[in-house]
Amino acid sequence: MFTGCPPAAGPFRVGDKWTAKIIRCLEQGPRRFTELQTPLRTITPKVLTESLRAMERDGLLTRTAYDEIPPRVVYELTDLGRSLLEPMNAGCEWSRRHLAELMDARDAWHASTP
Amino acid sequence: MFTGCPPAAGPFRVGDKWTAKIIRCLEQGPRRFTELQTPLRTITPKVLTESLRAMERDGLLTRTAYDEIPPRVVYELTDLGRSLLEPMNAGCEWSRRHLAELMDARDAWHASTP
DNA sequence: CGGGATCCCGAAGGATACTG
DNA sequence: CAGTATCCTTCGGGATCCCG
Repeated sequence: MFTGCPPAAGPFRVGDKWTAKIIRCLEQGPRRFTELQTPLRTITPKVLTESLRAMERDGLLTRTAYDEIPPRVVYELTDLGRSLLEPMNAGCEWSRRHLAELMDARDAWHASTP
Repeated sequence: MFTGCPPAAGPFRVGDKWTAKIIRCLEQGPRRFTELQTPLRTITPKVLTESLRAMERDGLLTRTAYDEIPPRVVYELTDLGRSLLEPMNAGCEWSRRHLAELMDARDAWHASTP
């Protein structure tokens, strides 16, 4: 996952802390709750739920609950959510090209102020 | 200022809360401390200083202090800082095209859950 | 399995006042 | 003018436990 896209150390964010990562997880197709939780290793169920609800409200994804036991819930990007990939990729592209410069500047500053 | 670029209600952020706005303020050329403070009406000197220092560390802008009385300090984007305008504009473009959909979805959700 | 309910903490950042 | 210094509030998000 996230291959070819520099880490979150870059200066870009979409919405809250997790929105962009969730979109990346859903980029390849629908995912279940735990299928999202696993790659986002450090996220708690509460926060994941909150993020998903917010994104559902904003029309970025759909939530489909099947009335089964055990329960099954599937999240999928809407066209609107998918359209966010374009500007997100612009951000990733910037990071690929310029993140090293930013890190260098940061290091140089650290070196000059002991 | 900010003309043609939808408000911060959009889901995009660059770095912290103020970074993107500061870049927009500096887009047209160098600005002094108070020239930044004025259009960002609600920012306090402390927070503006912190943001500017962080951006200086990251090589996004330069700080030039003239030894005069009264003091004069000028902030100016570096090439690196200016390069951020490209992905920022991609985000603005997304907002221009899709923000209405997002707001509509949000309104529809509010209407369906009283 | 997919959450909901509670409690809690640290850091961002706002308010206010003061200064070289 | 361009900040510093202090204090204080907010709140995103983590930990934990529980449930249908």
